[in-house]
Order: sequence, then C-alpha cells, then structure tokens
Amino acid sequence: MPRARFYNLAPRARSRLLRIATRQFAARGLEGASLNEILAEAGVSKGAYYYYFDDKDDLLATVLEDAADAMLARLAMPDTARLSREDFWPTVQRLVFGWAASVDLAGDLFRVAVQLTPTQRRSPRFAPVLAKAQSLYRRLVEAGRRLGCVRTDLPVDVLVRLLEANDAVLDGIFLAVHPTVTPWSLQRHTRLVFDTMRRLLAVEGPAPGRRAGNAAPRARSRRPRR
Amino acid sequence: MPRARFYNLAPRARSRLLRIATRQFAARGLEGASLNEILAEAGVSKGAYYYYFDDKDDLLATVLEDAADAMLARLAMPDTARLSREDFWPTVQRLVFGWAASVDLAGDLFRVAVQLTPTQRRSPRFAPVLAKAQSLYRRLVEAGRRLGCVRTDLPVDVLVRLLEANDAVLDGIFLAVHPTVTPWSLQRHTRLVFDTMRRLLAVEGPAPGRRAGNAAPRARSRRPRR
DNA sequence: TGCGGCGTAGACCGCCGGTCCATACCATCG
DNA sequence: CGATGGTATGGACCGGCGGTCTACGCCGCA
Repeated sequence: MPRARFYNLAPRARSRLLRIATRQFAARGLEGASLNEILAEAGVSKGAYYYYFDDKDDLLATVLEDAADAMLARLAMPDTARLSREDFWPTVQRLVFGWAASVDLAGDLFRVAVQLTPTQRRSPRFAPVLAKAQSLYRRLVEAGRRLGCVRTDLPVDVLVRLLEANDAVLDGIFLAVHPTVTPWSLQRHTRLVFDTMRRLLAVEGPAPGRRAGNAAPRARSRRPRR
Repeated sequence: MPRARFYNLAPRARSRLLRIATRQFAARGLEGASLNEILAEAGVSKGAYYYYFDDKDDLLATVLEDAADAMLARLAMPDTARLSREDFWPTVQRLVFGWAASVDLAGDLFRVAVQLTPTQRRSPRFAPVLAKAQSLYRRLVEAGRRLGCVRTDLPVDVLVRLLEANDAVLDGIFLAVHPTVTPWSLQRHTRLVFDTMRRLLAVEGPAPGRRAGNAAPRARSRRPRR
C-alpha cells in the first residue's frame, strides 16, 4: 500500500527498487535487510522513499503484493462451480502440476514470505496481501468441502495455513536438493505436494482402521465449540 | 549457550532475568524486544550482561533451552524398542496427550519459538535447541518406520520438518485463539495435533496405485459431518 | 521575473545492539 | 600491612538503524 504516486513513477525506477528490495528481503528478512542499503543500491534517497511509502514494512508489503499479482496472473483457476465429486481430486492434481510451471515467480513470493514470523504474517499490514496469494488454496478448499471431498472438522483458514506451511517446507527442500529443475524431478515434486495436500484435506485419514479417540484420557467434557 | 559463569550467578537473579526475557520475547519477538529494556527491568547492566552472554540471540537461545529442558524433564519417552506394531499409534497418541501435563512450561516455549522466522529456526544458533525439543518426534518417526507404521517414501528429515511446520501452524493458531489455556481447549488441540501427525505419517492404505482418482477414499470412511 | 507546488536530497534524531575501559571487590601472598 | 591479579560490574561510547524535517531544484504559468 504505497502512496498512489508510486505508480506514476518511471516504471524502470519502480521495478528496479522492487527487484532490489525483493532480493534483500528474501536474503535477510524484514528486520535483517537494511532500508538504507536498499535505497543506496537502488539510487533512491530517503526523502524520495518516504514521499512514496509509509515506512519500511510498506516496501515489503508492496514486494509481496507485486509477486502475488504476478503469480496469480499466470495461474488458471478452473470454474469450481461445475466440478463434480469424482472430478475433484483429479482436478486438484492437474492444478498442482500446472502450478509447477510458475515456480520461478512463486519462488520469490515464498522466499520473502517465509522470512516473516507467524505473528507478522497475521498483522494487519501483511495479512491481506498474503490472503491474496492463498486465494487459490482457499477456493480449492471451499470447493472440495462443497463436494464432500474435504474435511469440515477444521476452519478453512486453518486448512489453508496448513497447506501453505507444508508447501513452504516441500518447496524449500525441493529447491535446495534440485538446484536445476528437470521435468522428472519436478513431476516427482508435484506428485509429493499433491499427495500431502490430499493427506491433510481428505475427509478421512490415509490409514483405515481405528481413529483417534479410544485412548483419550479422562472424560470428555462436552462444551460448546468456542 | 551462555558462558558457564552464568550458572554460578545467584539463582534468584538468573531466573529473574530469564523470566523477564521470556515475557518480552514472547510478547514482541526476537527483534522487537529491546535488550536494553530487558536489562533495565531486570536490573542488570550492559557490562554484566555481556560478561555472561555472547549477544542478544544468546539470551533467546538460553530462554528456549531452559524451557525445553524443563519440558523434556517432565515428559516420559516410552521404550520404542519394545513397541509392537499395534501399540504404535496409541502410544503416539498417549505421548501427544501427555503434553497436556507440561503445557504451562511448553506454552512459554511455543510463545517464544513461534516468534522466530523459519529461517531463524533453522539457523545454527537456534536449530540445536529446537532439535532438542523435537527429538521426541524424530525418535517416534524412526520407531514407527521400524514397525511399518510410518511411511518410508520420504526421508526422516523431511517428515520431521513437515511435522515441525504443521505443529508451528497449529500451535500458533491455538495460542492466538486461546490466550488462556484450559484443560478442555488443550485436549482439543492435542487431538488435532495427533490427527495431523497421523495423516502425514501413516503408510498408505492398500492399493496405492491410482489413488488420486477416487474421490471417496476407501471403505470405512467416516461421513463428513455437516 | 516572480510564484507555488511537486519531487528530492541528505542532515539530523532517538534508539538499537554491542564494545570498552575504569573500577570495585576480594582472596592470596610477600 | 600493602601489592597483586582474577572476578564482576557500571555505564560512557560507537556505528548503524528506521524515521523526520527542512531547504531547495525544477517546471508550468502568469
């Protein structure tokens, strides 16, 4: 949420600042990155910066929003309204495989977002931007619930955040292990991501048989659910 | 890892400093908390502090280690060598529920650890301390694999990191929603944590091929309540 | 030529984590 | 007794941080 003037700036200077900021924030985090350093490297003075932005956080929020927009622009979301129950999981799988193509854009987003503490991620400053990036997950989860394919014992928000966290772990490992992406490794990875999503979201846990509960200690006090 | 002298200090002063630091770090995070403020409140001078500690991170690491030790001292780890295949999941569940007993201690640990970025959590400074806290999980995963209860298609490290990430999310939500912990809310939470572990770790059911296809997974599925 | 507002530069502020040194304390020893 | 040397402490001081503020260049316009 920079001031509107920022978008009247010469596009070259604008994207240059955002690019440098992205790199610094991804490398050193919100607190670790030096605003002074970013501005010096981008050739922007303190006065100019605060003419366009509110504060340091504002730059990070702008970087995140920029990356989220670029990613969403590339991804196709199917019309969830026409999905049938049998189509749901195959559709999810197809989507996940399709997302793999935009890993180069999503990478920036993850690398920056992963440097935020959970508390910061929930702050009014960053929550709306991150919610935008999660909108795909959210819509998928909601569609899956409507079709009876996705569990309803947890709020959508919780499921989305679990998905996000697992993706961050798996993508991080993938990028660390496979510095050069091959079609084969990418397929393996997307397969794993999809499998993890399914494990977390499916109405039933993966292994059949007795579920949690028989060993529950002491009597369960029946109380309203918050 | 404070200098050894720290443990020669008067226990009163020592625990006072750690208590105040815990509160500040839990409330404002590693970067947000002011070391100057903590020291002023604890009545410890700069010189004295740096006589005992390396830097600011050192204090946080000490706080974490202190909490982790206190927690682990209370938790019993079952003898995984004697576990049978049928005992595995109930044992895991009992262990996770056993957390309930030490949540007053674990709460501090979570509230502080949750303020770290994933990157910081993996840094050489904090990783060993946090690994100590998650050593239970690692041993559990290894035991479960030996017994054929836990999937072997992913490395142990990946599984542990997935567990860690999911725990961070769930604990973060739990602490945000329940500022004061009640036995009931805690039981609900541990139940959720166990269920998530099971979903992530369990070996796949029979006929693992083409499981992406069927929307309603297998027989004995519980109906979605809704 | 003078004027007013947009945009800019960078000196400056208070606070931060961290360093440094003078000194107080106290047991040991000639 | 005084001298010595390690332990422990106080707090002035440092560079760098995010953020503020003021002076000024620039340009369209009368």
